[in-house]
Parts: sequence; structure tokens; C-alpha cells
Amino acid sequence: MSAMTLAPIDSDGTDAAASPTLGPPPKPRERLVPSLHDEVLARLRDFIVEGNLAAGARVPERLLCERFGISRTPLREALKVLASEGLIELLPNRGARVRRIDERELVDLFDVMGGLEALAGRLACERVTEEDFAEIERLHHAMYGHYLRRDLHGYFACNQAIHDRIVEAAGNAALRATYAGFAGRLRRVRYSANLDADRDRWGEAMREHEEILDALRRRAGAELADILFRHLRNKRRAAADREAQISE
Amino acid sequence: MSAMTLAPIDSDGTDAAASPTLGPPPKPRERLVPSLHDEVLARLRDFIVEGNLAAGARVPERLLCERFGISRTPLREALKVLASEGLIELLPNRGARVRRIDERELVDLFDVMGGLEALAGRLACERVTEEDFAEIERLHHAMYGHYLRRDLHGYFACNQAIHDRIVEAAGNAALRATYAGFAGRLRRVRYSANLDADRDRWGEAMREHEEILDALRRRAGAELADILFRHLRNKRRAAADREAQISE
DNA sequence: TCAGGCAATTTTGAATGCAATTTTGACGCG
DNA sequence: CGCGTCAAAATTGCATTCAAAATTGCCTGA
Repeated sequence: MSAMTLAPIDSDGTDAAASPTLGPPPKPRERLVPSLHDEVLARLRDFIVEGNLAAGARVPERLLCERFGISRTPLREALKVLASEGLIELLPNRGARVRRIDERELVDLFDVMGGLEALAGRLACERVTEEDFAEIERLHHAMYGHYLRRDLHGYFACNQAIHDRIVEAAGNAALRATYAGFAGRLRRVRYSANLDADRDRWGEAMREHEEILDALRRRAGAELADILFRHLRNKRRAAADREAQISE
Repeated sequence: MSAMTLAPIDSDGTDAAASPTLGPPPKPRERLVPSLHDEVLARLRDFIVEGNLAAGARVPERLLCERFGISRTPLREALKVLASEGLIELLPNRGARVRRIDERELVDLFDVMGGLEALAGRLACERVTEEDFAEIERLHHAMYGHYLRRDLHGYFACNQAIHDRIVEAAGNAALRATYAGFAGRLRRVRYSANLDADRDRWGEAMREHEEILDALRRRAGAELADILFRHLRNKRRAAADREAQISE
């Protein structure tokens, strides 16, 4: 093959950093046009995550194009991205299908979530500020209140918020993005850890959260990482038990 | 907007599992045609990872199309995927650029790698077989041999192999894929942890590997996770020091 | 009645075309 | 000589088109 005609292309020197001297119009036009592609991608992802397409079902290109009012090109681009995210699978010449998540894969995903939360906890111990901690502590107590009142909805909201805050406190963009990605994949399966029917697990979860807060207070990174991983493990196990309980 | 004309689409019942009754042609034509898209995606990824495009440089659509002998459509699809992988960034109406990885992001990526390795270690302790362990032990001793002989290349190869085996032993597909993704992103920056110039770090790394093997032997999950995370941290720190040393 | 085969239709994968935006470069002015 | 303006050229985003593959439906023959 011919020589690398464009082998080492040099940077054009344009820096991603703001260069105010270059911008005559002071208007910071960032994302003025959110680009159809991104919008379609987000919409299609939501469409699937929200369960509008059954697991294993074909993803009907034509229909979705009409639905979103676009041509096939941007839709197909979005499909490739969703496939790389693991939400759908592309069968050569046979279209896209919503990926079916079997029990084994669910366990795998939960474990990775656990690993990411463990990492978040470890990093959070290094970087969390007093304000961050105070906010998490506040959420923790609010959650405890919901627990006492048996307010499942409020409890879940606080629980979610706490875990999100920990990830946030880790101050790691790559971690945040990866965490969000896995959370999205898991959101599709409703692992209804319906604690209402499992008071024991609820109490256990609450105790684990006490440990989490305590480890974070002491900035005990490795310890917090361990607790968080096991916390997710228990959560998954409870969900699995509940699943089995329903199906029997 | 109108009613969800295609709201709950049902599965077509076709199972991903082999359905021999449905397949008249017994030929298992899986991936006979690797689909241009996948090929282009892999080639483009390699092209960028191997440093043919400088960080921050524009990704010239037209030129790459000619280079790969394809039209813009599959190339653009690949670009979207690479953008979702974080390898490039897409600026609306202004094309794709190779993402510039600054010091901060490098630290973030290393930490996530550390978190993933920690998870791999923890899971490996749960699932590793005696054969798996024996293989890792063998690699460890081989690595020690390279260390004694100051064979940097052989040392690196074994080192890499050990970490890969641990991830493999974790038996978690999602983890493996995520790990591979981050490894790819990091491969672009040559964090030449040139141990040859840093004998202390090399010795330290070797001692850490002794701990790793020991924890794995005892199936001490939480402990191994902790060691692996710190191992990556130290590796990063050594690379950063070396970087600073070079630039001064 | 039902299995098998063939042709029409549908669907996918990729190329091409076209409007809109950006970039480039020349020109005029201070 | 430097700076702003504006038009030409290039590039991007998306729609449309086209060929190849798969799916569907129909028909035939046992």
C-alpha cells in the first residue's frame, strides 16, 4: 500500500481552552444547535430504557424514523452508539435488537456497579469536603426518617441521592460517566428491590448505610470501598431473592 | 404529540439462543461478512490509538475515506462510536478532533483503571480456579526472572499478562469489556513508566506483586482489591514523576 | 394437508447528493 | 502595516438513492 499520505498529522494548535482573543462575537455559542444526532441518541436511548421496546425485539428503523421525524442516517448512527454502549445488539444484515439481559449478565452488571461505587467511596474519602459530607449526612438522616415512617419512595430518593453524591464527591469525570452508563443499562431491568416486603433487608440496608456514613466520616477509603461493594452485593441478592419469590 | 403508535412493541419471540429448527441452512454463518462498519471502526480506532493523528488534531473525514476506500457514511458512524468511547470529540459543524488528554484526566483514567483492577481482584478471589492461579503464579515467577535479569521488555509482558489474567479470572464480561475500553484509551498516552531509570520503583512494584500473589492465594478479596488499587496508584505516580523529570 | 421452492416485497448497508455552516483567503480601508 | 469585511471554497449534517441481503407470501407437487 502507498505511503501514509497523511501519516503524522499535526495539531492545528487550536486549543480547547477558551481563547477570548479569537472570538470576536462575545456570545459563547456553545451547543447553540444541540446537533440532531445527540438529540436522537438521547431520545432513542430513553425510548429503549423506558421499555417501549421489549427485550429481544427488533428495533424498527423505519418506524422510529417516522416517529422522530428524521431520516435513517442519524438514526443508524445512534444505533451504532447504543450498540457500543451495550443497550442493543447489531446483527449483520438483520437489524438491531434490544439486548436481552439474562440473569448472569445482571449479576455481572451489579458487580461492576459495586466496583464503581467502591472506587467512588475510596476517592470520595480523599477529596470530600466538609460541606459535601454535611450534605451527605443530611441526606442520610432524611433517609432514616423515611425509613422510620416506612416511606419507601422518599427512602429510595434519598438512597439514590446519597450514592450519587458519593460518586460526585469522588471528583472523577471518567468514573462519573462510566457510572452513569451502567446505571442506565441497569435501569432497564426493574430490579424491584421492594423492601416493603422484606423488612429484614430494609433494616440491613439501613445499617449498612450507617457504616457507609461512618467510614466516610473517618475518611477510611479502603474500608468504605469494601462496605459499598458488599452493600451492592446484598442489594442485588435481595433483588434476586425477591425475583425468585415472585416467580415461584 | 401523537399517540405512541408503536408504543409497546412485543418481542418477536426469536431467541438469541440457537434455534436449529428455524435454520434450514445448517451452515453457521456467523460473521461471514464482518460488516464494513465494524472493520472501519476497528481500523480507525487503531489508526488513532497508534498516534497517527496528533492529539487535538482534526480528524479529516475526506482523507480517511479515501485512505480506507469507503464513503463517508460508515466512517461517520465510526466517528460517533469513537466519540462515545471518549477517544475523540465531536464539535457541531466543526468536525471531529482527537481528544486531548490533560494531566487531570490522565489521573482520573488511572484511578478508574485502579478501581476496575481492584474489582477484578476481588471477584477473582471468589472464582479463580487452581489452574488459573497456577498460571498466574507461573507468570509471576517468570516476571521475577525478568526482573532479576533486568529484562524490561519481558517484565512488562508478564506484568501485563498477570493483570489480564486476573481480569479474566474475575469471569465478568461487563468488567472485561470496560477494562479493555479504558486500557485502549490509556494506550494512546505512552506513560513510559520506564522502570529502567527508576530502580526503586521497579523493586517496589515487584514487592507489590508479591503481595498481590499472596492475597490471591489466600483468596483475600478485599485485601487484594486494596493492594491492586494502590499498585495502580503507585504506577501512575511513578509515571507522573518520570514525566516531570523528563520535562524539567 | 403440508413441505419445499421460487419470486415479490421489505429491510439493511453503504454511496451519493444537497443545503447549511464554517473556513479560507483576498480585498479594501484606516 | 494591520484589521475588518466579504465572497469563494471546503466541510459538515442530513436526506435520498441504490444494490445486496433477508423476509414474506404464494404456488406447486407429493
